[in-house]
Amino acid sequence: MVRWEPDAQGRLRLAAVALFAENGYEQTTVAQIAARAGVTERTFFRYFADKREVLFPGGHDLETFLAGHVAAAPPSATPLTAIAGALEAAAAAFFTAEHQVMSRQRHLVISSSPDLQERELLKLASFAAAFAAALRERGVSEPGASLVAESGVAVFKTAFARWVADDARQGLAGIIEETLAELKAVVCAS
Amino acid sequence: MVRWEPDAQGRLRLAAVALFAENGYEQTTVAQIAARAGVTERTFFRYFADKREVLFPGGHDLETFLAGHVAAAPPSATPLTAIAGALEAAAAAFFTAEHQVMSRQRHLVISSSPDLQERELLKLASFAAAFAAALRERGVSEPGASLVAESGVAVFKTAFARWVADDARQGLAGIIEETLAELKAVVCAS
DNA sequence: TAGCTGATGACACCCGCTGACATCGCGGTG
DNA sequence: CACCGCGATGTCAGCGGGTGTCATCAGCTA
Repeated sequence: MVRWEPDAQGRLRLAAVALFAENGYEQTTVAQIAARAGVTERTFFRYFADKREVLFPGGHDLETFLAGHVAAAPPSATPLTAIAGALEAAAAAFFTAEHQVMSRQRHLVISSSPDLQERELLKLASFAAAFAAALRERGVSEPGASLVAESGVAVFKTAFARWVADDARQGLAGIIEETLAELKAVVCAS
Repeated sequence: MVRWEPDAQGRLRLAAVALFAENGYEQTTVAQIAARAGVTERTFFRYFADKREVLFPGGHDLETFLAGHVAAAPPSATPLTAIAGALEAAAAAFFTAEHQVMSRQRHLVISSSPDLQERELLKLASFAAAFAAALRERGVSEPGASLVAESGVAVFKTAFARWVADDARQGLAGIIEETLAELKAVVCAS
């Protein structure tokens, strides 16, 4: 006789995405999420710092993954190729074809609420900061490190938007590569 | 005998920045701001959509200014130079030397609170969206338009940070120019 | 058997924010 | 001059997000 069902956090996440899809993010209260998960509101806030965070799992994992790949890039890699390599590796590891439909749903929910967009932008900014730190570790000086880091995140944002919009005709890594080439073309043509 | 002192909005803004500087953003309640401004809490929310917005005045003006300058750039301008021209014009119009100390204070407060950073990122993202729209109007196709727009905002962010950090030895427009050159160098060297 | 631990519940509370309605100087209009 | 409508503000009640604090109690360990 267990006292509580296991994996309260997972139940909360499932309940949240279901309710967000049914009624929208803003119309859903934390009390509703907690009730559907079979716990109290207080328990929700023990697992998630705030209501938005339930939609942003594993952000720290991805950040360390990216920073680690930049740090591990061969010495011959330029700053931009180091970033690009990390992004493509992350695409292969975290954003496979089977995740695409889930990513699209999540992207839709986030697009529907300025609150969630703010949070997403903050996460992306933390990726950029991690990139910049990893590049400085490689000897890249400011402001170049920050500029490449932000450009890399811009490439990721743009490529990701195309990936979730298109119907999985192409992997995210390939789209990232194309987008990066486009960035170089349009910046260096000036 | 006037019924109310004039310029409640201005008094609220002044009270807010003073209290944020004294006690920090998170420790300051809207009730305190309203009390110091001599109005009620309800009036605060009539002028500002939320507590953070009191620190982000004229954002819409700047956005239309930037988009207008991109639209008015000469046909010979490349996308990136059109963006750069708009940024430098904005630097001259909105961020003169006499605004620098105020900008620094504001930047410090924003840096102290994740909530405020989120809001700032959202504003910058809206600038990027306006840039991208103006570029598409000029015939630049996606994803190039969005990429240049985001790169331009990255240049502005980086240059602005350097401007408020340094002791006004240089105007913002000049720093933007230098930062843009650095971006080109580090992106095109790949 | 006793005690400790860790996840959860229960409760009170603060603050950001909103809707609805009341107030009343001022400026115009007959 | 009397009236009236406008618009900025006040008042009040209430919701939802978020937190501090203590109680509960199955299961493990001694």
